Amino acid sequence: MYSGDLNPTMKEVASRAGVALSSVSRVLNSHPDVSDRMRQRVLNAVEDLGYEPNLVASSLRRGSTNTIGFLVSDISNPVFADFTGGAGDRLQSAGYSMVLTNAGSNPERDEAMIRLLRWRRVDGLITSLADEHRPDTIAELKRLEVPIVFLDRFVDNLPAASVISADHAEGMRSATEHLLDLSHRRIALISGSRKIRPPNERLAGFKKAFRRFKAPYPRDLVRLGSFSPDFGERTTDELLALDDPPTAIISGGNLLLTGVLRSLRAARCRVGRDIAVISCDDMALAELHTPPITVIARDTVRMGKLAAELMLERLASPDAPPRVERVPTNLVVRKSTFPLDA
Amino acid sequence: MYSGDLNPTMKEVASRAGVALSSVSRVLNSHPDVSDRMRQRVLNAVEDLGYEPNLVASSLRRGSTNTIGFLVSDISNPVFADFTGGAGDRLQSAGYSMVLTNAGSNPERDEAMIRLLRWRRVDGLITSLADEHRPDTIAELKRLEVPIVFLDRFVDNLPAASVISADHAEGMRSATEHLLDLSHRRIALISGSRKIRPPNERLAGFKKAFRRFKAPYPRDLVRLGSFSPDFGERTTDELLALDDPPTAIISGGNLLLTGVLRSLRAARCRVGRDIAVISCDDMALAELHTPPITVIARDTVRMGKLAAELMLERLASPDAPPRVERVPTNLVVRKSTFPLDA
DNA sequence: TTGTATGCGTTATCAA
DNA sequence: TTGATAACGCATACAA
Repeated sequence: MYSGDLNPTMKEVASRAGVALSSVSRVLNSHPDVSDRMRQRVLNAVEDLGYEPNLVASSLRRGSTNTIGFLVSDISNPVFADFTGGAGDRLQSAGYSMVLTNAGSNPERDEAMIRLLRWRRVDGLITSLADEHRPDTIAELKRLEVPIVFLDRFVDNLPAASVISADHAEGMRSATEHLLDLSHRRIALISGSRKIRPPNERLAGFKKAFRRFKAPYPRDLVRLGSFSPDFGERTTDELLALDDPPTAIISGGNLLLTGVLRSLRAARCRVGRDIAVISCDDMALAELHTPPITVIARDTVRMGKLAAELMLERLASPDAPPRVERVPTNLVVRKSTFPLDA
Repeated sequence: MYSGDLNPTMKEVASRAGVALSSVSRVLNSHPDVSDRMRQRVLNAVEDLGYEPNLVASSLRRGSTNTIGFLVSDISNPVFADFTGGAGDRLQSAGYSMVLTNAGSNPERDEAMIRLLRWRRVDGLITSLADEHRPDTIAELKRLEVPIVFLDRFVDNLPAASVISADHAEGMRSATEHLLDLSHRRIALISGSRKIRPPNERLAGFKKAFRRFKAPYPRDLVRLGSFSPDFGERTTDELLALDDPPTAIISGGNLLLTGVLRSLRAARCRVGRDIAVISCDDMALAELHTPPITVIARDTVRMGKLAAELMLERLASPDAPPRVERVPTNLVVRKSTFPLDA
């Protein structure tokens, strides 16, 4: 193998093979009209020189980068990690690379990251925004001329985007009714910020369950604020200190559960005996807790894969209408929920 | 604001401002030699046209992409998610984007992904390979002409790379000695594949502890194979079925713990009473388990940040020698470890 | 089927 | 301080 120049270009391949630059390009892009002899000469030269394509140049010329921007608010959250993994694998198998950016729950970074991804000329954007309603963020999204897929997020006035989300309302409704069935009435709901749709949908499902049971909706026990463990802990502390404390707590977010459990433990409040607990997303923590914790489960890796799927679909046929898909949730009943004796 | 052509280029900015293309470039790159008047004219035109830079073209011309490849084996593993988050944030703040690729514990994909990242002309590579020893992978790495930082991985014959890793041997030594102190002797060690260094280092620390205690090293209780929960579960099943089963199990990997606990639960073997358990990495599962589980902790987010730091360092001064850094571990003693009464 | 020539949008060199 | 112009490496329209 020849080893003079590192990083040879197509030009050098062409001259070594004694053919035109364009012929090299045709061979490498498996253009139909190339003779076998030409193909061989070129491939030999490629081999000899150790030629490697420059995808940056190729991107500039073609006008597409084969790159998808992925914007999440916190990759350390297992749910987002699953989204990322599921989507990344699917995209990779379709020949796309993923540019990952982390907004860190900071709505202003959403905006900056979208702009950066646009400047990088990504072919598409998959995102779980930190804030669905921020006008500046939405303006940035609108400037994007490539397909957008929202992952568990909804932005009005962006009808061109596809959406993949879990059926949070239905999941929360069934979880709440499970507790109501068990005679619980003082049920608390802790969930994330109202800036994004999932907590709002969870609240809607929560309310719906009370309506269906014709039971009074415990407005004083609903706390929407943040998905962080700290918020879960602080809020649970507060709830336990109430004159008429809850007999059940629903943690509307997987990280929240950590905080809820910390608080309950500190208060020596026994899960499944003194208080019922339900959480969202089936983590090892829920399964292996003593007692095991009832959860509203969903297939997060599959959601990531589907997001990629919707993206590939739009990339393949830009004129087809965007799709809005729901992934089901299912209630996994465990020992943390128990009948309240009247 | 003018709104004819979308995606105007510098050329159009130049003609609207009535200046040369090169002047536009100088203004946008804040070259020192530009008059205020020129700057204003150009910036006005930029504003009017809604000009946005094309980072692909810029990359081609400059010969650098301001992009770092990040290759991990499983983003769904919280440890890798933390690495990714820590590194991503630091890189972002330095103006670099991250191209994330997932090898999915498949050594052959390591190779393909490295090649792809090279073709994409990343300015550097941070990686936790699935297999440190695979010759084809190492060959691909050697073709890389940009800085490499290994995250908890070691590849011999690649002296140009920086390394950031946790002190697994020391962590495991202290964990093992903790158990030996408590009179345990039949201590099992379950950890990942020998294809990567951490399990090997953990084993070394494990052995060292026995040597220091002049206690017989229980070779039959050591099982290195994979980091998956399944492996943890299967292996624990086997260990419990032994004629002379372990009185303590060390799970050398955070995902393994899930499997270990599943097995113990199925066998009705009580953690902290019938068997002592130690795990690696301080997850919510360990903290909130009943009883809470003793762990070998390390700051994984910080490791990611440091990896980015070492990368930026090499990018800034390519001729400086690579750095090899260790992050300490510390043993967090909880109720899952107890004295064995003789 | 192959070759020639042009341009993708920048940055950098050189003169002016 | 500014302008003209030549690359960067590739893909493609067009001619042969």
